Amino acid sequence: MQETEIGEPMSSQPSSPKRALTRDAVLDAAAAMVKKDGPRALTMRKLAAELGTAVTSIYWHVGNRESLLEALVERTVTDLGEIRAQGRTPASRIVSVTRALRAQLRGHPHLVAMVHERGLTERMFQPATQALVHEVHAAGLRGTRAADVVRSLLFQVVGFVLVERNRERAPVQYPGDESLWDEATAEHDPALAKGLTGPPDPERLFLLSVRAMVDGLLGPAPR
Amino acid sequence: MQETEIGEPMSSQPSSPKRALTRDAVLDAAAAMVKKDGPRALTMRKLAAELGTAVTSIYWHVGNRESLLEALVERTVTDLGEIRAQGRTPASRIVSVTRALRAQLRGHPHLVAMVHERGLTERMFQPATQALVHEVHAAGLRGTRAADVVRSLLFQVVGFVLVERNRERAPVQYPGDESLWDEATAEHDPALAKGLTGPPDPERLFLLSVRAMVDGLLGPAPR
DNA sequence: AGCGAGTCTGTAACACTGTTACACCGCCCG
DNA sequence: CGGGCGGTGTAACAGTGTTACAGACTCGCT
Repeated sequence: MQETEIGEPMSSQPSSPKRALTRDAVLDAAAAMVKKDGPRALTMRKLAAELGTAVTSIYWHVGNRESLLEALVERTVTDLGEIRAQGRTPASRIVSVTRALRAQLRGHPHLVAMVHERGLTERMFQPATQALVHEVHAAGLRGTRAADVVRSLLFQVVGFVLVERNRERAPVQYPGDESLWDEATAEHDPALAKGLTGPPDPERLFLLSVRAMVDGLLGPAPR
Repeated sequence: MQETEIGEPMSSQPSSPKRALTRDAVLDAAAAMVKKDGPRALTMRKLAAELGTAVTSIYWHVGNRESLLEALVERTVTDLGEIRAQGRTPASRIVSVTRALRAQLRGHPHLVAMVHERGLTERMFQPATQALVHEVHAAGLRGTRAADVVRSLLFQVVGFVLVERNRERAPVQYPGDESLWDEATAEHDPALAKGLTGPPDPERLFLLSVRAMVDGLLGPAPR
């Protein structure tokens, strides 16, 4: 792989047939493909075809497929930027951080799965963790107790988004939702059966569970 | 694919060279391979070699790879069995259900990822959902409120296990944990820095967050 | 006994994947 | 002018899922 950026060799045309290939151009094209059809659809040959070049050029610029995906993840993660808390009470500020984090993740749908598969979770959530640490401190918690709270919240948000994405990707559940909740299994609570049938409202569910968890975590002393 | 079970053709030897191949034998071998090296290591050719047969026989018995994995998931899910709650207070009984669910999932490490990738989450958690519905009812909640609570808890457990598995699979985080939390980023709280460095104790963290969430969910009225 | 049908297996191929050995081309520098 | 370096292209290798097709084997019927 080359280390430094290269200058354009000869032609002065900005984007025409014989524009020199750069690492960034490869990453851009790869990012576009991943954004459109997911990481699985990114094959080295298709990428080369998209760029109008040969496979080996791709390899020269990015090493191999794994490095390419890694670079992609890295780039998106650093582009995410930091997270600012909003609200007045510590609890509401914490909730706002989790909402911002979830929004960031949902803004890059494929990223979540990619980061998940590569085990880069910690790295990715550093900014959010930072913000959470600050707010938890502001709420008066210190030391291991504070660390536990932060970690619980991070697990909660990440897990929620993972499950949420899963549901979106698999539109038809098997067997169908409706067959699962009849009179008996719902214990004669039709409203509950209705509530458990069909897709949940993720926004509402997320707020509900995060608020519950924050209340539970900030409230009483640990048992 | 054949529909009915077949009898043994001729030989009376139980497991020797020319034992007829059955769908169950294929599933067993596949399950063993997945259990040992994960779903990715299951290739049709390796599976055929393991069984001492040809690839096409596998295809005849199970259709294709996707169906094979699906059948595997299906079989393990139905084998999981139901979940019984333990404890006296509704809160502790709910917590016990979530713990049992997590234990089930952790008992079949690869299953979680497979179910996740196939979007069979709902199907898989039917027994746990059932138990949770019962306990939430016992706690005095009904209708949509109860449904929300159940769903929040399921999301929580599944998400937690997903994140937890992720951490286990990727032993070396990048960059290393220790470099992330110095004096400044930890806001001069060394105990917190220590708490956030290195792998968490999942058992403790799980209990903590589930209890917090249960407390928050069962406690005050929804806002 | 013959024969056909259904069940199952093996050979060989197709299209596709990531990856690489190797030849080549064009530019810049000495 | 010549050599090296940066970058590209051709063609191959090994491995993947999948399937068309030709058989083998067993059973049941005539």
